[in-house]
Amino acid sequence: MSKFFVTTPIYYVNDAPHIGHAYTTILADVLGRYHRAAGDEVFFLTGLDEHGQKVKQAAEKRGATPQAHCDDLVPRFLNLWKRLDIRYDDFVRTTQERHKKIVQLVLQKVHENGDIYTDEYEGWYSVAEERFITEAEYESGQFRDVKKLKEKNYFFKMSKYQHRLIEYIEQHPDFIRPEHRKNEMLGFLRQPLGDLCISRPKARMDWGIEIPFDRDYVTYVWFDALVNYISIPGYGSDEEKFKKWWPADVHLIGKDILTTHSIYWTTMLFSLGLPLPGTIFAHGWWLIGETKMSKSLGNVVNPLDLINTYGVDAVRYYLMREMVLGLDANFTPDSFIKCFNSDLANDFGNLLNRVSGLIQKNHGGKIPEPGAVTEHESLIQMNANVLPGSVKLLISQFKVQEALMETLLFVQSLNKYMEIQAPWKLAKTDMKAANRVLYTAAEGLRIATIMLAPVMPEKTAAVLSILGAEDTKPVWGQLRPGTPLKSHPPLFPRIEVEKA
RNA sequence: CGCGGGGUGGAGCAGCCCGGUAGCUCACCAGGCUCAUAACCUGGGGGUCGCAGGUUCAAAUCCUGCCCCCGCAACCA
Repeated sequence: MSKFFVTTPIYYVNDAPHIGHAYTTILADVLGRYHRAAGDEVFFLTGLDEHGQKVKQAAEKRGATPQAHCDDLVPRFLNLWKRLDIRYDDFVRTTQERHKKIVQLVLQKVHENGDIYTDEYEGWYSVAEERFITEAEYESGQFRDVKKLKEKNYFFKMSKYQHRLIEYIEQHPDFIRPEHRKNEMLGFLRQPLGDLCISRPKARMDWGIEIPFDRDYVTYVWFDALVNYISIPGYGSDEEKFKKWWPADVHLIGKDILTTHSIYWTTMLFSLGLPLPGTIFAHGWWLIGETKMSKSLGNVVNPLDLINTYGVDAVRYYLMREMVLGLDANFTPDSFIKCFNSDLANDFGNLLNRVSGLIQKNHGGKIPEPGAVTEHESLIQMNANVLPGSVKLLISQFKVQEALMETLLFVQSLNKYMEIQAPWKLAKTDMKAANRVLYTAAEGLRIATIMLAPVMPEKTAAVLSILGAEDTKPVWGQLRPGTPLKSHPPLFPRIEVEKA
């Protein structure tokens, strides 16, 4: 038994949660649940990023304080995670005192290490983007609200750690994944690395965490948001807890924030003298049809709509099953329905109906005795006993999609087994054989169900309850003969679409 | 010549590192079964593996050149 510490990014409160947020969070939840099932102790951290200019502006627009504004928006995320069955262990808000004081501690330490200095910068500043833009960007004319600004700010000596970071990435092949993202970062690091501006004068933007050694400034996103990964597991406040959990096993992120994590964050950790996370895993984006999801295109998919239409488990399954690790995936209602019907309705749900229907009809609704097994049953048993190991291995490599395919393959083999053995015929001639087949199918189904539980917690709990097998382990033979089956409606009723 | 990834049956992907019958899921066609959610099972059609050369007994796989698509190049999961 070991520990597993998984994080999602902390999401910016101003965005309404969309399918991308839901995906990352479900992925973290699924990994966490698989690890828990395997006996690991899990810490799953997610949360919200509440500081910054945009929050302040939005609050002012409503005539509210930034804090009140955030407080109002937080439930949108919390409710969605609840609806999505997200079992996080802690939920950080960057405005919480427990986080803010650690951010200040971190700044102080990095400062004492000599990695923070001040510099004056003059350039074009985009109010909309909250950042200085380059001369080339200014000339492109694509930025509105631009003004010339000269400002003193604090900088973090990121450049100091460039060489060390390159070495680290090269020596730890699993540090940045998938591999092409690692190459991307190494490519990025071939150019000289600049230092990182980490402050904002309060005069311009005061909705942030005060810099401990200069009260006229607040710190800016990176030293605020990223630090949540250590502030919450106890850095600077609970050494025992921190020692237990840090370094994180995996930071799950979208590909858009790869640089901030693999370069900014890691150099910050270098400066603090802390070990780096085991893996930074950058997944792809959900494209809507063929195009990127964007507010201006009006094609943002709201996860709540999906849940209302198809159910939580189906949404979780679809998102996990459809996205190949690291690549972009297309979301379309059509692909959702196909996935739902073929995997969940036809293969998995239908197997339950076949098995429970036959046991109901021919065996008085009680799990039959397995009796003496033949080679057919031995083969199923063997595959069932191998499955948990394969799934565990795939999950340790973040190959959730393949783990699901592996499990569904086993479900399909059970349907095939049923077809060949035809227990509905055997029931008329050889009841012992019929018993054996139905026990085997039901037991196989039980194990497949347990393997799917991290992805579909609700429906799999229902199946295990039907089988009278709550709290059983994925080991052959735990289904008890004589247990009465509960009656049930179809698990995943097929989605019928009118053909055009 | 900025760096990197990729181009495999209608769709989405695997295989390429370590050359040797081109595989998976979905869709399509035919048959079987009829326990089940018109679901399940079997068989089948469909691919010059981006293009052109080279190495080799043998290339999707190695080498060279070219074409095309995509990602990254400091704040969208």
